[in-house]
Amino acid sequence: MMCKPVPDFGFTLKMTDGMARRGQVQTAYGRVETPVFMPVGTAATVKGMMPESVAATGASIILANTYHLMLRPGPERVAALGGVRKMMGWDGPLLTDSGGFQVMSLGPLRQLDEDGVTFKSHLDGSKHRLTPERSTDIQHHLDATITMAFDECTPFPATRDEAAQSMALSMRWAKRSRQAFQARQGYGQFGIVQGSVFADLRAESVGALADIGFEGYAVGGLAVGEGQDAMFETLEATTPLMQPDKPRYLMGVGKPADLVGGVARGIDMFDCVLPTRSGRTGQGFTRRGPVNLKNARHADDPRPLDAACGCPACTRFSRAYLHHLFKAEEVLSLMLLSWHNIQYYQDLMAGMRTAIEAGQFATFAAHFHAMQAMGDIEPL
RNA sequence: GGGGGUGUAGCUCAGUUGGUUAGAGCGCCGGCCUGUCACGCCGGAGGCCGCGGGUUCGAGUCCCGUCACUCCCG
Repeated sequence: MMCKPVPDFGFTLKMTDGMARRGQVQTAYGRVETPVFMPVGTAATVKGMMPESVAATGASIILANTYHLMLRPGPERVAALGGVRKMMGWDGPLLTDSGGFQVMSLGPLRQLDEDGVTFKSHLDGSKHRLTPERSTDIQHHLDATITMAFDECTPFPATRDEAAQSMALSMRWAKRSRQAFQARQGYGQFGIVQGSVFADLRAESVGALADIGFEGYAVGGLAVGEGQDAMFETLEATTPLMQPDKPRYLMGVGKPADLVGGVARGIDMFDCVLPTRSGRTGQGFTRRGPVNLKNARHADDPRPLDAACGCPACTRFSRAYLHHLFKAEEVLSLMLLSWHNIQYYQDLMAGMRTAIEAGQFATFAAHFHAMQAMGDIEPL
């Protein structure tokens, strides 16, 4: 019996509309139409959702996290279970973060040196070590379709000097990550551009990564407190320097308006915890902007959360019911709103892909902003 | 009918030997959440301390009366 040929990892840029790009990533486990939003499943689960529900929203690729899965259940155990994808029942491609974000977010719980980072587990205080080599090896164990280079997500604010040193360290780590990467058909590894909000540092970082050579490139260290204006400015100084024939991934971003602005500035891939986290804490994203379902004004509202949405929360249930579920802290509340938020994000990305194909991205963006500015519809 | 207990925020309750603008938990109202330390975080409103009188410089705290609820005995 012949083995089915595994496609090479690749990226095809289909067309552009201004800076906005319409492309496709090819992987061992299917194609990803870009621009794309990747739901986050840190602990090998998109919290509150069955994998088939995630797929039903149109999501084609999801994330998991090296640091979290290293602590629990452990990379060797995941590998024995066939990798994250098989373990969690996700058929599509999987991208794993390298633990670089935790280098920043776990602040006092970690110690950084040239070789790597020692973490004190947030679960039980036990010590764990991550280096570029170890992170890359763990991601191999996790069977990540896209492996991320191990980096330091530079905290904000940072002086130019701090940002330069942090970026330089991430570039040295990027080289080691690449050397540790075991190439496989249909699998890829992305390098991560750092440099905080300093255009020249970003440019230097882009160059350093291109010299190493990856299947794709991420922009890291943004949406960490610098604000949307600074983030967009930094993107404008960065993406034009990046290789056009490779996918560009803006890490950890963002709000709906950040996604539209990111695509407008040449980004192909996004991930963010916002739709699922907010889904668990009562905030729903809609075509008319965000809505807090815990607010009393929804208590008697028979209308759907977003009449234009096709998700179960919107097609089967009222705002009043969703409000009740949140007030009663029922598990279904976070399941339904997480589903809705992921659905909304996927619809937004699909809308942008169609608009780029039609050469109508600017019109789409203007319409998006006009709708968001209208605000939520008040009850009659 | 007699005796005991309890009345403080919407609810359940703390309130030292009488001493500044009376507290907590829950609930209520609102805000936040950007490569997930996250069913989380932050903030706000809300009290003739059952009622009436007395003692005192000063009473949620002490005294008298009264009402309500509650338990026990007839």
